[in-house]
Amino acid sequence: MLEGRWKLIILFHLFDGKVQRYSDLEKLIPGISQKMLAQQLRQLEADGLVSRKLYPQVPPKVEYRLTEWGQALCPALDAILKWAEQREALLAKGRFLTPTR
Amino acid sequence: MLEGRWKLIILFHLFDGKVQRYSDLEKLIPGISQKMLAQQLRQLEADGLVSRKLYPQVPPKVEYRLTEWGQALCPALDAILKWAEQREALLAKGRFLTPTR
DNA sequence: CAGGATCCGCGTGGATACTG
DNA sequence: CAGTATCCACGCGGATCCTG
Repeated sequence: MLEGRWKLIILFHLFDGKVQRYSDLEKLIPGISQKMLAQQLRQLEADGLVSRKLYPQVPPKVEYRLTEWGQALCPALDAILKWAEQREALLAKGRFLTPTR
Repeated sequence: MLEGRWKLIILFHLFDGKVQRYSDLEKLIPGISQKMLAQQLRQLEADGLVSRKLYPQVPPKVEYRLTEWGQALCPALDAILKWAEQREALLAKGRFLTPTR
């Protein structure tokens, strides 16, 4: 469910609940195409991680939120963030080889 | 770095440090091919998450361990595990739609 | 605005055979 | 045992065009 090039990135952005609109996500995630954004959102929705709310107006407005279960991922994403930050510290200490990739 | 079909699965298995050998991983991860196992391990190694130790003997023996930074991922993986467990609870309460996928 | 539809290249990953 | 080497299919993801 978390696989895919953009899933985690999208989830990270949806986290605080402040970013919800399709167009916002598009701006916040450089390099993603409309197709991919829509597709990954559909999959997240199908997996019960994200809910979609359509406002029937012109022009249309759609909001995406984390479901109850999606929000339960919060601690996990937080831990990943912390892990990423630790990398800097370890690099500073020269604790591991700089990857060539 | 965590992308790829097998990365997280491999990391989960390496976690307690009890499973280390190539052949063990092969048995523990049904469906993975030799190519993929080797490739993903190489990438994890290149990214500094896993260390490889070759014992120069016949037949050869290779052990994989998490590096210091790889071990720092532990809380994150734990949180993901907890998250997965919560799914059962939510399903039992009928709290979200069963995904069709 | 929020996408659907279509076309396409390229890389991922599977299967098989082989090796130090 | 712990991998390489090779071939190949498929589907991911990008680009572009179109629409309610």
